[in-house]
Amino acid sequence: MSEAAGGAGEQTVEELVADVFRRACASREALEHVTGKWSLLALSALAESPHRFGELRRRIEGVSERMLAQSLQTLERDGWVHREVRSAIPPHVEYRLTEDGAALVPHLLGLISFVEARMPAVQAARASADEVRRPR
Amino acid sequence: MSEAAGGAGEQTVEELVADVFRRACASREALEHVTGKWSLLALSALAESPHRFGELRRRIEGVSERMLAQSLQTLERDGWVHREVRSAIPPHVEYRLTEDGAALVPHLLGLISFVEARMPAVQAARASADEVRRPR
DNA sequence: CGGCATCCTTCATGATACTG
DNA sequence: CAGTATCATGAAGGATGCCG
Repeated sequence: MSEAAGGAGEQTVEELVADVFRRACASREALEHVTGKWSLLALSALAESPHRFGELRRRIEGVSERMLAQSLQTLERDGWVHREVRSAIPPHVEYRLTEDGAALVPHLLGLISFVEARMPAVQAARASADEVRRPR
Repeated sequence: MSEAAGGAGEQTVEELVADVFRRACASREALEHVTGKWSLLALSALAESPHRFGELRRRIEGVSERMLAQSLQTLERDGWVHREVRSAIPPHVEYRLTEDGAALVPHLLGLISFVEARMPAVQAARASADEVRRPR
């Protein structure tokens, strides 16, 4: 990511297609796809093992059928997830990470673990921020 | 994160407040805050150096004044970003990462770098997926 | 079972205007 | 400059029904 990530100052061809700070950059869209509310959780669930649609739906509390299907389609289209239909009636569809997906997921899991570990600090920060705004 | 990340099977007290798969878990909300479209970019920009409001606005192409202000408020409330007012007229406000924020950002930068690096693969995946769906 | 199509509600976001 | 307030709208999301 040009400066922010690499620190390298030189302008490369890469930057034209891979600078998230740029409005119309494809990488920004791709990033949003994987960090989406439900996509993030779906990828995390698939990190454990392949899952069927219904399994994912039950695993990810609060996701609707519609949003899960939509998220999985986007992830499949971007090449992070593979969708495999095993039979037609009744349908048996299994989702699994692609190689790219398997390489991506550790980054997401690391982020999730970090945030979960810092939750006490986050809640403390919120409490003190709210206290200032609403001084009883 | 209970199973998905740690792999540990034991149920700890942590899980009650830190399982992103659970609907009402605070960690899911906190995660959404840092992975939000504009929050992610704001944190990345602040990883380089402290920025003023207007600087951030120009740096993050396409963000509206309203969304940036809102994102920064959320990040400040969760304790990732510190907001410092230096003068009143004209206003001079500087945003910088807190210690927690500085610890968080490498995870985000790693994710961004990874996605940017894989853009060719992503675009190839999209092209082939679209080809199948629309066979001319 | 695993979707897709449809309808409808809620929310997030952007544009604009105003203030300290 | 750095916001806040208001309004309008398009997108996100949920509920339902149908089909392979």
